[in-house]
Amino acid sequence: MSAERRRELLQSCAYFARLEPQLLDRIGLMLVQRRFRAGERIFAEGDDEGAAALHIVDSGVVRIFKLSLEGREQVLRLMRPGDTFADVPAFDGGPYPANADALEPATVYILPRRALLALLREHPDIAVGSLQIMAARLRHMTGLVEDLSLRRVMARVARLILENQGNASLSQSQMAAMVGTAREMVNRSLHTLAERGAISLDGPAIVVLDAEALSEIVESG
Amino acid sequence: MSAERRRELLQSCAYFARLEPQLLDRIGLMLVQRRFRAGERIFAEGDDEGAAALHIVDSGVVRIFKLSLEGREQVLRLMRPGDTFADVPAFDGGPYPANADALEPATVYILPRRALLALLREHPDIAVGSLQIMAARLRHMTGLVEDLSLRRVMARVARLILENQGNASLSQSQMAAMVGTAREMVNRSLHTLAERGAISLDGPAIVVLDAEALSEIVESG
DNA sequence: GTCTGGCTGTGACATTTGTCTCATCGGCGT
DNA sequence: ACGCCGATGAGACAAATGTCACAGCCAGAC
Repeated sequence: MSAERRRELLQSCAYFARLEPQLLDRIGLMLVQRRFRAGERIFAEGDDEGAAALHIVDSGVVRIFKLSLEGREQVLRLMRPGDTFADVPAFDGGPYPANADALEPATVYILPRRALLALLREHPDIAVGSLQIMAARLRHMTGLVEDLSLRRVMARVARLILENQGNASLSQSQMAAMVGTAREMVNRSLHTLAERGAISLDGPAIVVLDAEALSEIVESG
Repeated sequence: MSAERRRELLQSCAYFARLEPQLLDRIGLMLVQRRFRAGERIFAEGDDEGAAALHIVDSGVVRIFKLSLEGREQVLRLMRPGDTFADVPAFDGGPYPANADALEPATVYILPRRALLALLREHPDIAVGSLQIMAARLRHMTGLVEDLSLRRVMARVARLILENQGNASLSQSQMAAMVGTAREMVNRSLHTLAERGAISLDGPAIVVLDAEALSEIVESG
């Protein structure tokens, strides 16, 4: 991969967006490329103690999720090009807190933990920016907790539809893993949302007809 | 409050534990004290855009929680002396992501956002340490999501009991708000845990008889 | 003392959600 | 063509959870 491409990738990523090109090129040299097929596991919860590194998505979609003993999945978030993941183990050196796999074929670049820590010490701006990224991530997680604890399935599905507008469509199974329920519940919820005129269904395709109505359903718990 | 006391408080707090006493005294001068009665609201979700500040608990117990329209509560975490809260709005300048109130009478010290940001830029060590704190907080939130999504109420209650050992006992209503359920469910769960010999109940007091058994119940979902 | 408010303890019941099963459709490879 | 696989659609049922109602108990207020 060319130096220019690496620089572009780093610039598209919130951690490094504001650095001088020279520095970006230096960081680019430390990146390691990894490719994954659709469905392939990137890492598992508990893996790689102390060997964690910052992961940057270059192409494809990556999924972070928790697994229960019975095999149920809870997706924590989806990442698209420019997004980073495994920040937490990269910063604290602990084990991976969750699993990651590729939802679509993906290429990922990895910045070793040591390189990251050195950058943080040399460039306080990066550290302050990183804190803002971590803050955003915490906001996202509190939203997820709010969803799971205080909203019913249909409201969560409505919220997911609103947030996912413009992105590639998800299968009902994938939606179920994201809102923490079973596929059948997603199916039923979609159909009652359609009955109420908020969306229109054509097989896997979801068209938002009335975003207002969807928001109301989200708020109504 | 004396300068010594302020220094002690800062030293008990993970952000500042490793700084030289001189610097601690300087930071101490920027702290503002606030006192709260039991049950008093400290801030509400959405409050104080841009005016957020880092809060440090000096005494008492503070509760961070989400509210639904119907009045249901979900506690995100409890803070005791030395813990900090409102880190997220302090770092990103956004609105408070949740509500805070005092579970017991509490005194809290506040470090204004500007002072915090200046410290981060002057002392990269503080920034790196802050990132580790934020990472720990994210781990805690993913644990909460895992609980809510993948475990049943009794398993969550068992986990809460294990984690809360050694701390002051909580009322069943408070436990319910922490595990995201109704008080009656907590009551029933406690009694079946007692039937199985894992704990012993004497009114509000919970005694752990068999921590192993509790762990198994947590794992069993 | 009495009264009040918060806590625990319980039972019946409604609602929500999860599970199981099956039918159908369409794409894809052979 | 054929079979296979994954997706959606849907009904019946079971399990988990939430809600309501009420009782008893105890500490603090008056």
